[in-house]
Amino acid sequence: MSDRAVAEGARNGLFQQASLEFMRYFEDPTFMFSVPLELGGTLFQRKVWAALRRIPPGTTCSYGEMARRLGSSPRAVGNACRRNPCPVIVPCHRVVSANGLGGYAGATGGPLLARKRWLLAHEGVIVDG
DNA sequence: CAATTGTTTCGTC
DNA sequence: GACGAAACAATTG
Repeated sequence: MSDRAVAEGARNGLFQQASLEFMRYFEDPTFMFSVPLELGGTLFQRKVWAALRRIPPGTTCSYGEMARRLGSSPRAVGNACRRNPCPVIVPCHRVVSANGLGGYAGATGGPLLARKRWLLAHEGVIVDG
């Protein structure tokens, strides 16, 4: 986020909206975020993130499906997901690998993966692993 | 198990 | 800046 955006966000009460939506999401997994985000990044990354935001809660998508939807390759999709600037709001946790769980926030194991599983479980998704 | 894929990143010129 | 090589949260043969 640019400094200017931060100042503007504060002025417009976007922080308040964001935290409100966070609380709503934690109470109700079917809630979908509507806060306007400042997604920089390359064109491809924004395409991937936009696609992520269209995944309904409680549903998962494989990297392969995303790749086909975007006319790209699974590896590239994973790359873009990894650079997701806003985890949770942009639900990169709804993207799983074909034979496992995939990764989260740059990690393929450890506590971050646990967080991903927690989020999915919160939405009623059971993952094998 | 190896080959392959698209995209980003890093090192060099 | 431009260019080539390596790396990556995977999938397919």
